[in-house]
Amino acid sequence: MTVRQKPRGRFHHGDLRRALLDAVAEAALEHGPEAVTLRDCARRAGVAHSAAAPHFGDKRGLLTAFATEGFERLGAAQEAAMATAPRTASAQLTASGRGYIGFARANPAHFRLMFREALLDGTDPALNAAREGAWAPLERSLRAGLPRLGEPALHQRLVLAWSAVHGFATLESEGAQHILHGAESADAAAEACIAAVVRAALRRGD
Amino acid sequence: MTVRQKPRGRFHHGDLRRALLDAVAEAALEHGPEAVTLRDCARRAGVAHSAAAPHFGDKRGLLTAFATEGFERLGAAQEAAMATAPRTASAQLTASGRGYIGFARANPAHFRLMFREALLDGTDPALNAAREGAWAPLERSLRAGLPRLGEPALHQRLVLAWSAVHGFATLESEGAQHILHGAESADAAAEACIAAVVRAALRRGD
DNA sequence: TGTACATCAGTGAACGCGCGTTCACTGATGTAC
DNA sequence: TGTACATCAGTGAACGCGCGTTCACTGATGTAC
Repeated sequence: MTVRQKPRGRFHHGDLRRALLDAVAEAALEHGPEAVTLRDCARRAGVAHSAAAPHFGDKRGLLTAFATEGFERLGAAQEAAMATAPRTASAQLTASGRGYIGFARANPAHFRLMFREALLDGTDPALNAAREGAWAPLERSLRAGLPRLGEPALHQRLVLAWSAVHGFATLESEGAQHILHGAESADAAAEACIAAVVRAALRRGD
Repeated sequence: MTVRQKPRGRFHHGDLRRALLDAVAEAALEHGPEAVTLRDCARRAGVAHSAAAPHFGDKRGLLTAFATEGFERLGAAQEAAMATAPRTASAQLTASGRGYIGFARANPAHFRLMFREALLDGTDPALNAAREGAWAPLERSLRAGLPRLGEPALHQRLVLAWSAVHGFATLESEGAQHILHGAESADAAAEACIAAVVRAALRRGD
């Protein structure tokens, strides 16, 4: 049997797909997600501007692939944080929140672009699967912590937790840091917010 | 003394400034905030594409004026809801949240564009004043409800409430409605989220 | 009341630009025999 | 091992388009006398 593996040598470029996705991140960070252009990304990847088409189809395809990767990483960030946290409900939920906000901070370009529906192909199955996957950890940790809560009430807790964590991450990422953080550090603000959310989401009753 | 009033007759257009701002809302709603173009707005207002310059300077000026109006209305929506609510702390805070989410629902184009920093002139004094004004009602109602809470703790409550309400409004506005609402109606989901936030934000202790 | 003038909102042609997409091509890599 | 061929990633020129901005202008409105 022949040894089959992806061409790894200096084929032509090596891994243009990867380079283009990285270029999207760079461009989105510098000029905002909506100002990303195919030609600029190709320029950053050091490649002719027509070279992206075979990999991604068109511009929307490139951005959709980029967002898909973002949702996958968002899910993975939460999973990773939860894996190293104690198995208690509040520790798990806290870890999930930290993973979410941590991802948004570490990957601002991804985070912003992921929620620009107008730029993406909403019918892309990979995108939708990744999106569902990104929201699963929060739900799973909440569900585990509230095994006796009825479905509607549980859903309400989920909406609360998700709204607060996503809202914090969004406000921080869209230029409202100064107000959000006030006198305290960014980390302290995030920790306080997460703690309050966890307490509210896991509280008994209802 | 001469009766001085704004020219109200069929001057040339009547109120082109107003018409252009309305056109921005229309265009942003149809194609997303980033796809708004000066030429398209002029087209919608039934005017030459160069007619916007004298009123707004350039494209950024038009969008900044639009966002400014949005923040003013966001503040007003909260004030209006609070004015007709009972004077208790929780009723006031609830009203503020309803006003915020209600504004986002009723004015999706405004709401989205207001948080696209890249499209706006962040140094515009009117924009910044309106923005501050939009966030004041929430803070005021929270502060009134927790007169004895220390400043840092109060700030944390504010961040929590603001994050959750803004997060809900954002997720709803950016295409995650189906997940956010689950089995219940949009109104029920919003009410449940607001109720949980109010409870968490006003809780005793700490 | 009538006339001459100033104002100024809106016009429309022109500009240069960067965009996304298409397509015939090149030339390096890998394969068959 | 050597040669002929197939594959296919990336090239570069060309396309048509809509964009934001500038600017000399028009012509209706309002004002001075």
